[in-house]
Amino acid sequence: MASGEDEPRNCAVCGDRATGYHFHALTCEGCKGFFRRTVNKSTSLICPFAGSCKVNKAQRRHCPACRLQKCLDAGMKKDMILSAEVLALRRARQVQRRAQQASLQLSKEQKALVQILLGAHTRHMGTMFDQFVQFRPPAHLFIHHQHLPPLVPELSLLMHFADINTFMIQQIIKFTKDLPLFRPAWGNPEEGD
Amino acid sequence: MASGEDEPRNCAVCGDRATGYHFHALTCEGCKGFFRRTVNKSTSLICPFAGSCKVNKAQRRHCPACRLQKCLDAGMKKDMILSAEVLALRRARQVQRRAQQASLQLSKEQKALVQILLGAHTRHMGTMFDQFVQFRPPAHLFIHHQHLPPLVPELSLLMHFADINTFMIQQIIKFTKDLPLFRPAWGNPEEGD
DNA sequence: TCAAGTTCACAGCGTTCA
DNA sequence: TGAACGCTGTGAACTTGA
Repeated sequence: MASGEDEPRNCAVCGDRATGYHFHALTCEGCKGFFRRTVNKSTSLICPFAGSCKVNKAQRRHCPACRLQKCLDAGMKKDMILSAEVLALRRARQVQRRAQQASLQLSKEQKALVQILLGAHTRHMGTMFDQFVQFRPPAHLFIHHQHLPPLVPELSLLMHFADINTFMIQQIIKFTKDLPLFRPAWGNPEEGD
Repeated sequence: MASGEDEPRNCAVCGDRATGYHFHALTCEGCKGFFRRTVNKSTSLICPFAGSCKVNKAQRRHCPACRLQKCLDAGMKKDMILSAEVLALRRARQVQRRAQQASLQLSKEQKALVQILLGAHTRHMGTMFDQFVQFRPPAHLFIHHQHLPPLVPELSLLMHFADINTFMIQQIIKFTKDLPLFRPAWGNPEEGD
């Protein structure tokens, strides 16, 4: 621009020095934090005065209700505040990043965990598909489906799938029970199986 | 100004050491407490003397009337004293927080985990059963099974169950991938999906 | 780099009790 | 009465993810 000066950029809410766009409006750090905090608390604010308090740098703390209203008037958008779920996910990932940085190599405990998973898999998952032939009606009847037995009712197919599903779920449960991670610390310790 | 020293900050009412702004004026702890108590009692005070008593640290207790007057002259504002209504609300919240903490203490981490699970569920599990009708053959054909179309081959049933199983497994995988616990820190970082 | 969230010391209310 | 304390809101400085 023609002016030699940097653009001053004042907060659209209180006129303090703005630090950028926050929730879709040019604001200062104070109004940015105020907006997030106040919206997240979601308690309705009521102005104790006429509802038209001055909101400037010196007086912005005096009436939160009018400050919030001016935030909204300035165009700040509530739905640009990240939801609790997104933040929870981000924090969970952070924890994992930290853990990953802490140990780049497979530790002794981690190798042990791999052994546990491997063992559980071979015990319950590895042979799973081999046992499908045991269910009613035998699966091999349908492998050579060119000469289907004409009297097998549709229900027996249902039975077969029910058996397969039941068995798979059982195996998955057995597999899972072999993993110590699935007996979490915050679980109900009184409950048995 | 005498720039060498830290600002001493004297009470605007009695000259004692000020501890900050209280009710919109720079005062000591004594005048702060006096102002709140006196205004809350709301009994009109009358100076037994000429109404122009000295108010300093040594003599401030002698004439409450003149002390209160000097408080007001110093700019202390009555309406910055929190109303009984507001205090009742605050105390109620305190009691509630205490009770909540004492009884069932869902920690911040646990609430975050609930958010993650809830989000993953609504994204991948919530609508799962609604989509079964999209698979071949349409499920509604079998809901009114009293007049089955005679030409539907048994294989279409197989197709239908295969579709359902495929879809369910896919959804379960998607659901699981949304849980950061299933992207463990010791995982291979080079591997993509 | 920008714009989200996070951190943390501080300000200013009320409360307590010697 | 007032020094010490607890609680909540504030905002400058910072970290982080796209």
